[in-house]
Amino acid sequence: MSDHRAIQSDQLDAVSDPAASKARLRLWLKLLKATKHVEGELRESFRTDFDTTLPRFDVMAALDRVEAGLKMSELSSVLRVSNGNVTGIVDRLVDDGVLVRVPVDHDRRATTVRLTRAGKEQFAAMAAKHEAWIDEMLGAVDASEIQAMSDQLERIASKRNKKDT
Amino acid sequence: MSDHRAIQSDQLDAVSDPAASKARLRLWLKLLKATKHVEGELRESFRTDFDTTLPRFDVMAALDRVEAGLKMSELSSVLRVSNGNVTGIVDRLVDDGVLVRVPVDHDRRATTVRLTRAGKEQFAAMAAKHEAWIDEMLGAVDASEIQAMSDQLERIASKRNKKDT
DNA sequence: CATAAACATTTTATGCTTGAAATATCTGAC
DNA sequence: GTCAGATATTTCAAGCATAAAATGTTTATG
Repeated sequence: MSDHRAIQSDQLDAVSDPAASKARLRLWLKLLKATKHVEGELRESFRTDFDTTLPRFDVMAALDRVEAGLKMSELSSVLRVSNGNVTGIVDRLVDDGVLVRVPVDHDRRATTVRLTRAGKEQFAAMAAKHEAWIDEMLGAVDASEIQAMSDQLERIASKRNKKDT
Repeated sequence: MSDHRAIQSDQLDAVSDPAASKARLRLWLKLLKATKHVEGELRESFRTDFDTTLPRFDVMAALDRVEAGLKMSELSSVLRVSNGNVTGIVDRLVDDGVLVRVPVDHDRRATTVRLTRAGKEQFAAMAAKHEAWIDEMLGAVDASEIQAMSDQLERIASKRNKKDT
């Protein structure tokens, strides 16, 4: 492998192997492009077919998995978005009658959020379509390739900073 | 292979092979997670190191490649974001002195946008860091895997709707 | 030349996103 | 019991994103 030779600069913006680095940069741009492409198609489909958005769908998907509902903070940690962001999305979903806020016993700070019956029904319809849309857009990737790609993506997502190691 | 039996519903949300479809759905979630992870790290790094954002960097990167600058509409088409969006980002970059708007001769509708000298310098510093950040975050993917992954991502991004075919 | 259509850009309304500050409540140390 | 710190949520300010409407300019057609 590498011989650890002659890397003595402050490393602030140095890169181990320039060619590999450029290749990774191109890979990142493609990763971003593919993701944005799929996201854009989903956005449009959700809008035209259900008059809703991806973030709203994400919230509903998270809640559909847990009958008892989730606290606002749990929701924001599951979805990995900020607390304040969840507040706004949930507000609108409650207005639309697909979610309810339920006070938590013995802790007046917290609220649980749950899907209503109407919310569950709406979600089921959207989830089926969502899966079909994805299936079509990722149709170019066949079963044999999925595993390898999944592993690589997982490594990217789980990589933590050198600082934290 | 499939025997084409009994698929007689309207196909509105049917899926060819349920198992493959679920696998693709999981792959999509991982793709999204990896992309969001990298984007989030970049966002934070850009903010703390340069007090700027990814969209601003993207605009500067597009302009750095073209000495003569780009028209607003070219910029929005290169970056694949809406016209109105570009207006706001460019406004702020002009306020900060990294971009200038230059009227186009013989067409008073259009404006060209260019990096200033200060903008070019700032961009060079940011681009070096950016590459190093990506190199570190995608370090888990090695050269031998990059090609295959790139190809798959390209297929995903280029896939057009059946409608358009 | 008039004027309709096309084009380039900006404006507007709405929603998502973040980080940070504010508000309210709970818990534990004393 | 009091009160400092932790916890849960909301509010706020700023920026990014879209689609659609508005504004101004150019071009082509009669």
